[in-house]
Amino acid sequence: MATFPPKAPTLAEIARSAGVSTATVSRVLKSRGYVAEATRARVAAVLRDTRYRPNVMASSLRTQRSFSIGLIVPAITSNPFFVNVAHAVEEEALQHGYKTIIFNHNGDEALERQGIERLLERRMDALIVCNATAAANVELAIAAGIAVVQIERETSARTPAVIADNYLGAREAMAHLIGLGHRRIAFVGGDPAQLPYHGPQARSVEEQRLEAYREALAEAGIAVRPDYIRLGRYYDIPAGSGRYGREHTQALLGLDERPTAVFATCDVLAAGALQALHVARLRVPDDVSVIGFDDTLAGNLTPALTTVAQPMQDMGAEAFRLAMAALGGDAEPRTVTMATWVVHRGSTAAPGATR
Amino acid sequence: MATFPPKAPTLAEIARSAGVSTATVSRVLKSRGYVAEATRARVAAVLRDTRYRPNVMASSLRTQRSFSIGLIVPAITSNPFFVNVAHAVEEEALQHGYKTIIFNHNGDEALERQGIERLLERRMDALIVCNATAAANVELAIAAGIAVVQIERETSARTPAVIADNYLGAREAMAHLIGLGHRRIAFVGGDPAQLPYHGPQARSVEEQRLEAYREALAEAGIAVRPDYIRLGRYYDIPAGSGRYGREHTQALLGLDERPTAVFATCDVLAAGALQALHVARLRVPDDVSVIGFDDTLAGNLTPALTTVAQPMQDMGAEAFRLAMAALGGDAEPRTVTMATWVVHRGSTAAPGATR
DNA sequence: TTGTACGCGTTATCAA
DNA sequence: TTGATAACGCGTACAA
Repeated sequence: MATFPPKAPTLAEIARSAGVSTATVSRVLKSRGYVAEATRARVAAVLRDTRYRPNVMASSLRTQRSFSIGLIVPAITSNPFFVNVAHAVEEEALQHGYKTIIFNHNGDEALERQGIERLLERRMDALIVCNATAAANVELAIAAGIAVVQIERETSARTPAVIADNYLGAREAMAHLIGLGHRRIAFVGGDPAQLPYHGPQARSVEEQRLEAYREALAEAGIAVRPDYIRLGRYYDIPAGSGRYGREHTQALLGLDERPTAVFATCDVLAAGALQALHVARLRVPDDVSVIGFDDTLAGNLTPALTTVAQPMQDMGAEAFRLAMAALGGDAEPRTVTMATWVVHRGSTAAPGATR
Repeated sequence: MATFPPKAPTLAEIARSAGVSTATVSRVLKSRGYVAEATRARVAAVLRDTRYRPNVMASSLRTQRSFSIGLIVPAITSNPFFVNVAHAVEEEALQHGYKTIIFNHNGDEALERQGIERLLERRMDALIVCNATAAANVELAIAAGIAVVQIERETSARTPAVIADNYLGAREAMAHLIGLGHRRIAFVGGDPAQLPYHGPQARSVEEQRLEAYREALAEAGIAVRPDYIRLGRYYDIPAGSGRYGREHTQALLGLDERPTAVFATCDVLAAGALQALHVARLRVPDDVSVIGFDDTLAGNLTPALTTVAQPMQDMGAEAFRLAMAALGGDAEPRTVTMATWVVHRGSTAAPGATR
């Protein structure tokens, strides 16, 4: 019959079959401290053919280090941005011997709190919070004595953070459109009122992007038209669809003087915009130009979307590095702002252009 | 000054401040066993205002249960399918007090092996493997005495599995197209030769879909044209883009008698197909119909894509349930096959239709 | 109803 | 160069 509980061998068992003490086994495992070549070989052999696998929990208990890092994100299914950030954190962490444990908060403050509690119970060495819903939650983790880093949105002033340069990114998008000759440019983006902000920066992500839009128009001598500004949420957390982008764009197309370009501050919104334009039988970019933000879905859309890229890879990796630094005692909560850039694909052109 | 190492309080410390033994604290924590109301209240108070958080690792070490489940997937960034499955597993697990720990294998057998090892070291109670690259890896986990469940692809015969009905799903897609009147239908899908299979089923996922395509044509009395069959990979793991769908479709459009419909067996491929058609200035569905598979990107594409939906939510949840059953001693490796269905959106129509 | 004491699998200190 | 041995934080027989 099969060997029933194929229980994983323990250090002590290894020690016994190798005829040494657990201390010695531990030493060869960690290749640390003195150990005679003869014994090391003997132990190594037993380790190998017994398929020994250290029990990380026991080790963590003893060393008070879990080599795990918690990552809290909104629903990972709602926006590919979060998946990319998560993957980046994961990769960087792995390279440093860390495992990333992900928790979704679905945009719900209570759920976020619970997620942080669970992660704290598992004694994460550090915590990375992407899009924190409440400063209190972030500070809950700080109070527990853990290193915390924020990504994308600075909700609490008390941790290091890595964010993209939202103002400049939006300015670049506008410069691109205006440079192409557009003057009737609509803005489809997040609503500062619906995404309340009480953080350390003067303005929220949404306010920064909107401000960039306004200032870019002003500098170009173009009047801001309130009916060209459509604000709301980025996506439907349960549905995860581009619904809002569609609706806003439909509304814009109903205007008697419709815009020649749409600046959507999220690729998910832009995807909906492209759909609405298609349904209205307008061609992109011939009839209307569209530019997005994030560079997530962009490459998969039709037409391929010109968009403002955020360095998601670097942001995730940098967040991990900041967390490690904080763990190492670097206490200053510096904010790293990362550059964005426009990726030119096929969705923008001069107004009225007919290829 | 701040209290420096805000070390988390331990059970023993709680016991001391409450003037009871650790056993009693543990009892109120678990609300199990006898404990006088007076003492329970006293202990509860200390627990509360000391912000006690149990150390899950210590607890797991003692109980030999980690209440963690490992999930291995290909690169989570390469196909939204994996994200949805992961999210589903996570949700179901959470509802049962389990935490899901995700590992990406990037389609690499060695990496997958490492991921399994890491998860084993962390003493997962069970393991769910999505798209396992090698039976040997799956069996490595089985040998370690852990419950294992496979999703989407049955690579080893030795575990329970949950898969979508790929043959029927593909038949439904074809029935839809043929019912619309199409006879020149192209197939863009995974190449059985490039995605080798040595599992328990008679045919791999790719072979099943391809067989369904062939048989549907045969039953409709339509000759199979080899030049209408384009096989390859689904996506570029590093790039994650719809590159292959574009290339295959471009090739199809170069044919002197081009197809009137394209069946792409993955939404990521379909996204590329839509792009290629747009570049060729063909309208979908007026000039060419496109149907996808998965229902991931579908709702965000232009035009919104008709596709064969896989029940990703249910698949993830069911995989978790099977894992729990296996943990509970249910040893039979049954395979659960789940139904697919066509979601009608705007990308298919009768050939030559002009709205 | 409550407390004592041991062990889960490691690591690390201290002698030998 | 090696081995006892004591933690790490918790759960649980068993005794009181």
